[in-house]
Amino acid sequence: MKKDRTVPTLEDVAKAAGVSTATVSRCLNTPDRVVKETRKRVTDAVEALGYTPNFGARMMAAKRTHTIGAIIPTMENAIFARGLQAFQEELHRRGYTLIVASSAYQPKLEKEQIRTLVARGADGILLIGHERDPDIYSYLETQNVPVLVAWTYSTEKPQISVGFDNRLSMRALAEEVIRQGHRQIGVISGESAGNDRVSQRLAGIQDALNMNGLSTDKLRVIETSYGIDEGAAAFDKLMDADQQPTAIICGNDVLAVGAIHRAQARGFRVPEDISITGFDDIELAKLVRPALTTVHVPHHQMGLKAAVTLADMVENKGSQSSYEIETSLAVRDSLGPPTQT
Amino acid sequence: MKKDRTVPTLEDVAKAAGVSTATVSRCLNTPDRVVKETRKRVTDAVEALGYTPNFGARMMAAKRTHTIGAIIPTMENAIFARGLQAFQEELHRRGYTLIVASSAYQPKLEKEQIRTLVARGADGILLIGHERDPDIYSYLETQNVPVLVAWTYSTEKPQISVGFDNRLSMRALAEEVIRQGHRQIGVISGESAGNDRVSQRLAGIQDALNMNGLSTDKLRVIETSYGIDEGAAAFDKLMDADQQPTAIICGNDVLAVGAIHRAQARGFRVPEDISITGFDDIELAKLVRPALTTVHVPHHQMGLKAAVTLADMVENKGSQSSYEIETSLAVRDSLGPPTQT
DNA sequence: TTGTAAGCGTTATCAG
DNA sequence: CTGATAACGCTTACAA
Repeated sequence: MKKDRTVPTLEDVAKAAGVSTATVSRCLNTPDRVVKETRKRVTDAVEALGYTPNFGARMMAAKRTHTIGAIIPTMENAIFARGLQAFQEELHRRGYTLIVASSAYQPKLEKEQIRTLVARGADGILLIGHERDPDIYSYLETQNVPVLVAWTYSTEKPQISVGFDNRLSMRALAEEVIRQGHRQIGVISGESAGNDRVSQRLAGIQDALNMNGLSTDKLRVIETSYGIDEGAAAFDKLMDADQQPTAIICGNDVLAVGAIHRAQARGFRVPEDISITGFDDIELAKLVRPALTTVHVPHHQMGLKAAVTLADMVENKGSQSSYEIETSLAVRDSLGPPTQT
Repeated sequence: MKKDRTVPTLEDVAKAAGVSTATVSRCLNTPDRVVKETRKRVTDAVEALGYTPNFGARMMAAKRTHTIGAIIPTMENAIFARGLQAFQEELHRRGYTLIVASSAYQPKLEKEQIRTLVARGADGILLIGHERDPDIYSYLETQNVPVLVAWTYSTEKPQISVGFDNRLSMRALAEEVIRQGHRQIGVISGESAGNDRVSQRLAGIQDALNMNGLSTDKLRVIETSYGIDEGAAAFDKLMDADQQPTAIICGNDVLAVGAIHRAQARGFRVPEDISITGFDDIELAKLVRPALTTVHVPHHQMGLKAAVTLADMVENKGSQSSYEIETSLAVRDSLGPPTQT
């Protein structure tokens, strides 16, 4: 038989301290408005009973939760972990609690998660990338909860964003690949449908080709889902075609690592036989052999800035504006000039 | 000027549909108890108004939130990500929402996070490892929220656990190291203070030594915080001592990868000059060169089982019991016999 | 099958 | 500085 011990309430504390519930509430929220003596009585009672305020009740009465929600595509890898950590640290510093949910790259699930977080009273929401069902944005608007979009930057979208220009960043990398002499280029990309970051990176590669007077017809693009093994499988597809590329540009580091791994397993030397590049500069990029040439994204800075911006939005401190994070090329060993055949 | 648009409530929906609030509530919670016709009117109204139930109100009225909280030491790496993903998927299947918080390996922060999650109405809590301030457990008990401990297994603790025997698992690995002929063994460990998983792994190494009639005096242990760079630094300390080890057992894969990296940078061949082993078998372990010999932990299975167990605990389905996950040795290339000097 | 109404635990507005 | 008391939005007996 389980005793259904009941959790102490404000009223219990009030009774124990011999004051009204209002006074207890004040002690907890605006201690300066209560005389020191009573305050002690109350805090003692709180301690003795092990009282914790009921969040639901608080939420109803106060309309603020000091909670920020973030929905990320996946927790399974480091891409979002770094930035999110910084995001959460800064939020914590400002008195907010971060609640994280993952959408597993499924728009439908994301929508569901957003509703969940809003229902839970998130004061603000962090989303990755702009592209999603417009209903979501109008829903958020009617619910009056501010959204910040991160991991991408755009001044053309109505939402405020803190992130980097995926297109330009990838263009810079692709230009370097071309500069080194590659003309047959393969691409291993994430799935572009419903993912603006992916499609922008793709567009960046085409920009680089166009700017160098190269036809984009030569470009072979494999879209695949996220993962080491997927990168490996895509590598096979690319190399087993009639026209083998001399360089493979990957949409992110994880795909690139998968490709490198498979390349070496099949006896290709990287970069002598085939150059491979990544995007994101996760920790893994430096560890892999050869070290990965990739686009460095300052995740920590992005997370920090996102936290500051979103907190300000929640607190209504004037109107915030989008902020661009600068990426840079991390030139390492996995990219080299093509060898003559 | 911001229009303070107000969020629709149950009552608004009821009015719009021409029914009572009770009926709307029923439509949402027990649809079968409402006639099809009315149900349609209601759902239409819900749709039209973009209504979302207020979680706080729901929480107060129903005393159940269908929320499970999990507090993990860090989101920054794959160790917990895999298991957590499985945990969340299974939970979702059963109608629960997972809320994740990270403690950054700080007991104080963990305590805070636990209180936060409980206050938010978590129906159950997942914690990593047993060891923590006993106050926490008594708090959880008075609050009547069930706890499940994961990533470790013990029948001696009062809490129910789903995980593996860290001590035996590490012992098995250490025995293999000894079997291959190593007598000078170094250890790079996480910080054991307040972390039972770490200290159990350490104990496992000593067990192996003892069982083979080897003195534990020879064992040099470096404790360090979590990270690639920390693993590298610890490697230096170990190798710069007077007695160089021929094998280094690391408390986890991340430290091991850091050590391997540094070893190679300093010109050591792995495993010819120095053997290095890990623990966890994260994805990285297979990718690193040489591939890491490590303890394989079936994270997915653990997460799944943890979800099932905790959900049952919450739902009071009889008394659950602890469950042991079996680990196995992943013998790869980073461990080899010592070469004669 | 549906409606009425009594809580649920806080905060906030008024008086005192 | 402190005490009543009215919200807050929902669920759930209980009635009809």
